[in-house]
Amino acid sequence: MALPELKLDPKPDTRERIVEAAARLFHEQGYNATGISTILREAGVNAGSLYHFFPSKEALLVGVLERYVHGLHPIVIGPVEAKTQDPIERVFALLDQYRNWLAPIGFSMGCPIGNLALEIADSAPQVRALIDLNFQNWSKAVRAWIDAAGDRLPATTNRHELADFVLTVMEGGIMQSRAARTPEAFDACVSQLRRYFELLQEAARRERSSVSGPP
Amino acid sequence: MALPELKLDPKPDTRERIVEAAARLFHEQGYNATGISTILREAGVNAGSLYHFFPSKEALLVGVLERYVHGLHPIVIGPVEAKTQDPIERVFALLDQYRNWLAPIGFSMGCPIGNLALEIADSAPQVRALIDLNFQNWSKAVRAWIDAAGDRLPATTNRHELADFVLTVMEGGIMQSRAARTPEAFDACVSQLRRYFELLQEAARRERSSVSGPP
DNA sequence: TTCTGGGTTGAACGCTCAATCAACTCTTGG
DNA sequence: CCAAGAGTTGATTGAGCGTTCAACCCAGAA
Repeated sequence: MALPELKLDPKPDTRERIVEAAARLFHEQGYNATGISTILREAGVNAGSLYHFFPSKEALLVGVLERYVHGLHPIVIGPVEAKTQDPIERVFALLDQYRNWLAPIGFSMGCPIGNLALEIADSAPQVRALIDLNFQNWSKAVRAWIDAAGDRLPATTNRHELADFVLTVMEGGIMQSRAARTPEAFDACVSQLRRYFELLQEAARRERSSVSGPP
Repeated sequence: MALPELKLDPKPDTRERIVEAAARLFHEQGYNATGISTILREAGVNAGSLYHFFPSKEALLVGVLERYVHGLHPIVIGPVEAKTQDPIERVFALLDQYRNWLAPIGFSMGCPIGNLALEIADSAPQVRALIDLNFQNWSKAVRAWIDAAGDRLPATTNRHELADFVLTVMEGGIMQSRAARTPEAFDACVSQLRRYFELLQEAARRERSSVSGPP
């Protein structure tokens, strides 16, 4: 048999254009506020094509959320780990990267997943599960860095809680900044979180020096 | 002239019923997801009555947000200050009160103002301004407690930032708990925030003992 | 060449939405 | 008793929504 060509961008890929336009519009305007007709216009596609790939608007939302799940490591975590080696600094590199991503558009759009989490909370279980999965994956990545920090944090630290806390502060900070339309609230949160990590590291240092200390 | 009766609940007060129903429904289902017809049914009112008091759905939203502004002290801050005297404990009493308010409904509804903040972000400036005002008033109340804590916190503490941070952690925690449909995320946040405050107080103690310390 | 079926077209459908309005009721002051 | 106006009634409107569908296109297999 002839070698079948590997599918290398075999088409303008209608499905991809739809998901991309939907993701952008859901982020910009929210899920309910975005009409199918707008998605069609932005993607340059007709109604029938959209409904060929997605049986409903909600199924399209599932496609968007799956896209975020798959994009987390290549787009978010990867660049942070490439740029920063120190595990604790990676946490703040993540926050900084997020800030740089949101700043150009004036902090007016918020976190795409966080927004959906609040807007769609009572929707189909599949949607909720995907939102949850997104958060869990973010949390897992941060958790890995915190674990890698080893005894630079106190032994009693609840590392799972701390990882979730980082995420929560990030989401909360974005939300406040969005409401105020200025980055100040976000920056203030990051600054307080840094203070917290500094105090934790100081506590860990005292812990270590008292264990291996005066015999 | 005859003494005019002070207006003591002079009516079933249509306007109040409308605002109350709208507030409840916006909280339960979100602003966009709540139809005028639902508000009418729940308030036991006809369309014309609603539009007699509010020229549009958005004006009704303004009414709801004003209600939250006016309710903050009597309903939220007052009870906390009545129950708890210690200023730092008041912060956690506030978080606890919020938890108790959200718990019965399964953490599925989130913060009424936070939800609106994310859903309506690009709406009329009056709406955004009122959301901002709500957050600022919460922040001011927390700020007052933090100031009252005096030198129990390090002198270098940025108290304004810290007050905002408390709010952010609260909003972020509610949001995560809503996404997960369990109180765990919220509880974890509160626990981490408490740790932060403990570390701050320890640092302040060391600060004081080194100033007034060994001569 | 003919057949097959994934992909596309775009008008049309039923429905819900926020908003309107002419007619009505009730309260109050003179 | 009347006049006036605040408050109420509820059917109606037009716009926009998500969705459907019969017809069509066209690449590749038979």
